[in-house]
Amino acid sequence: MPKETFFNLPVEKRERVIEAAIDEFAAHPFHKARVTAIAEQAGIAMGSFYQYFEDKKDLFKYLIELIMEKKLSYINRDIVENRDKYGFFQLLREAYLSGIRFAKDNPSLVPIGMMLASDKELYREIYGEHEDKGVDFFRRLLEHGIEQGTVDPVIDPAFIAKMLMGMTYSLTDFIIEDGKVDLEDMGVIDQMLYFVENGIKKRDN
Amino acid sequence: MPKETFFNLPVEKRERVIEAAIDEFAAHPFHKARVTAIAEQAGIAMGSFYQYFEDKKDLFKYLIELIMEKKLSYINRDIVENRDKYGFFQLLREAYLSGIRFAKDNPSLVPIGMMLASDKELYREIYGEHEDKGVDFFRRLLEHGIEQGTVDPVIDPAFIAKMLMGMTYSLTDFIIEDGKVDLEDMGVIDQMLYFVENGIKKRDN
Amino acid sequence: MPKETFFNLPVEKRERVIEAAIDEFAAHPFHKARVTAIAEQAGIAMGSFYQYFEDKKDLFKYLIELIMEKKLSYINRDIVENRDKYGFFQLLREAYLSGIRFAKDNPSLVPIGMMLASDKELYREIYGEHEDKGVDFFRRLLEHGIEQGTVDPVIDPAFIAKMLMGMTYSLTDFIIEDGKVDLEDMGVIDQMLYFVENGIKKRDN
Amino acid sequence: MPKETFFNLPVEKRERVIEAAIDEFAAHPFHKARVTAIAEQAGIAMGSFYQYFEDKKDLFKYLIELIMEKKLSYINRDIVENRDKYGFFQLLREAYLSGIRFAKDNPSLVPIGMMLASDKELYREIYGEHEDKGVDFFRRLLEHGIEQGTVDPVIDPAFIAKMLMGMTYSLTDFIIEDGKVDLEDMGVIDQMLYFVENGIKKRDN
DNA sequence: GATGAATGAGGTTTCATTCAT
DNA sequence: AATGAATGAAACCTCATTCAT
Repeated sequence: MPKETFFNLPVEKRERVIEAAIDEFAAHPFHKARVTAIAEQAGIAMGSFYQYFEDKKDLFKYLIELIMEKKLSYINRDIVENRDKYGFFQLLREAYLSGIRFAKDNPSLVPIGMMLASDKELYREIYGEHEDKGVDFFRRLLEHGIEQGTVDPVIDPAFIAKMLMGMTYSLTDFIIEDGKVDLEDMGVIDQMLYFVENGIKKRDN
Repeated sequence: MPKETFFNLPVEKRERVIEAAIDEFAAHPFHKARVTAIAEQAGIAMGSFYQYFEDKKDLFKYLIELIMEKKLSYINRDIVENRDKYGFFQLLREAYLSGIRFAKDNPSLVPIGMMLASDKELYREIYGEHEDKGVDFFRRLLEHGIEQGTVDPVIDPAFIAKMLMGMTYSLTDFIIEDGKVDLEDMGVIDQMLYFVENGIKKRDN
Repeated sequence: MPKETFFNLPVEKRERVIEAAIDEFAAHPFHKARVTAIAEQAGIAMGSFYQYFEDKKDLFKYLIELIMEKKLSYINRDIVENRDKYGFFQLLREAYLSGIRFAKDNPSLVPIGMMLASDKELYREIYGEHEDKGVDFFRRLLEHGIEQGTVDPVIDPAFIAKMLMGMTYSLTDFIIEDGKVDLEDMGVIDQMLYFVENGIKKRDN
Repeated sequence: MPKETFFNLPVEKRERVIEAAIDEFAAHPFHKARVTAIAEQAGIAMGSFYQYFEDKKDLFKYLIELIMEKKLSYINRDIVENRDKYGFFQLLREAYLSGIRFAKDNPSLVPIGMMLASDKELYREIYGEHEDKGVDFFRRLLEHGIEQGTVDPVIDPAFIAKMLMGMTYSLTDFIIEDGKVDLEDMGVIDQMLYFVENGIKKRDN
């Protein structure tokens, strides 16, 4: 967690630091990202950096938090609050939609999350032994869907959740690497849902 | 590519080096992996390392090659050679099966591949601008399936291939982190296929 | 060019670094001179060195610059500014005189210049393909002398300039290795001039 | 001094080694010249190198010896043997001539000599505290000339010898860097002699 | 609180030389 | 005698972090 000093900073400066950090971590894996580069780009002194943050990891942790927060903010509030009124696939659609919107608006945040996901050592240092939050989210969604009777009860929610997570990573990756996808053209999302829906929906026979 | 020296080494020593390298790269991302640690664990002098390899990246590249090779070796020869006799989902099943077998036999190799996948900078240095080979493989499989009439022609092979790749990463990850999956219990694979098959198979109506 | 940091240093420290560098480069050719030794002798940490200079070559370049500057400072300003009032041999005498004074005051700087002159690879890295400045200087002096009518027009200025340069190296070398020459005893200079003057002056018949 | 083994080598091989060494030392200053490169280019094993020579310096010393020898071989035998029949300037002319011929025939040997001359540390390790042989040679020639009455007795032979040596370095340098000089066109030598002769010849008044 | 220099551990790489076959 | 791998001591350089003002 950043030190108090950081939060006492004028917003404008705070944002410069965050942005610089994002740029650096988006471009390089954690251990190659340089604190110096961040300070430089943010226009603050090296010493200041350590007045704001415990160390490099501290900043990184905070960044991850921010990213999560931002990601959540993309989810339709109404849906979150009235979760029960919606069917599983509608919820899933919404989840994907928000994911895509997020990725399109914040292309540089995506690789940071990816990189954390792939550096288990770092991940553990940050999250301890907690399960992946995304997987967890999908698992609960699936369980909910099974209860509702929209998802095939035959499937193992934990496992399928993991699959959905993997697809999500690929999806966002696809979005940001492939400039042409845009919100108007919802083909991608529809294909995704078509796939998943056919894949796990409850069939009546 | 390692230098000749390396290939002239007694097999036993060569293996010690490779193993040490695998251990190091499995435990740490590329830039945190230490050449010194590898040399030490392999029981060779620092200088020797550089008699075998151009540099750290050279070893890493070679490792990736070995991993790919090994992975391929898990694929049922018969299937590869008589690809046309099998339906898409049979082929897919085989692909997943081999992937699982590989992951179970070589749990430490998996994270190395993951890590490469997530460090784009490194990836490009190694593969240039080539597309991900795994995605490519799935894409061709899908196109083949569409031609055969077993895969729904509505889908975009490039996109779905990407999804399948993401699922594969998650699948292998699932396997190695979750000790309990074993080959006898093929539940995981079956679920996976159930999901995918329902998801994209050609329907007659 | 050293970094800003270096120029912000307290003079006393800056000088310690420069002196240490001079000692090291005077004692060893470029590739044998050790950054560590310089840092040690200057009483700074290794890391600091790289906060001041890009790398070893950067420091060396700067050193050469300093040496050139210092050498120039030995030249009688009056003469430089009123060049036309003096005859060629007077100018030459002045050039030699200043060279000697410089060499006597800074015996350790001389070998550094020499060493650069003899390492063509290094020289090119530092100066590019430029011609030797010293030779150039002599050439212009000679051309001037020919125009003035004091230098024999028969000679090839480019070639003789090269010879004068060689003599200059030897001269300075002679001075520093042979402790006994001193300014009071101007015999050396006089011999030199006697030689050169007789050698190339314009004769009337 | 190379070991016996070296001299027992088939001439052809011996020459390959020498040539490789020349190439390497001509291209790089002593401490940057690599034994490995020499062995490689000569087509011998690293181990063999150390069967032939004590170490890098041993080879280098030997090389210098060879170069000296070769240089001497360019001097007109007749002149050496009947030194007394020739006047000083004739001898000097001959010395320069042979120097030029040598430089033109062996352009790669010249920089090796230069480099030695400029690395005092190395020089001392090789020659001990002995005076420069070239300077010595010129000094004796000058003394001889004074006795003969052809050289102005006013000059200090030791000093002028040093100057002549410096000019010689520059001369050879001029020759090898400037492709166009050739033996037919003896202009260079003539200028040189014109310069020196006028410079120090005994005048009758 | 801000600054930016200072620190030094640590990492990669090079290469002369030795060793074992 | 020939080979070529083995060795390990340096060397250079980087960078997170601390310090002093």
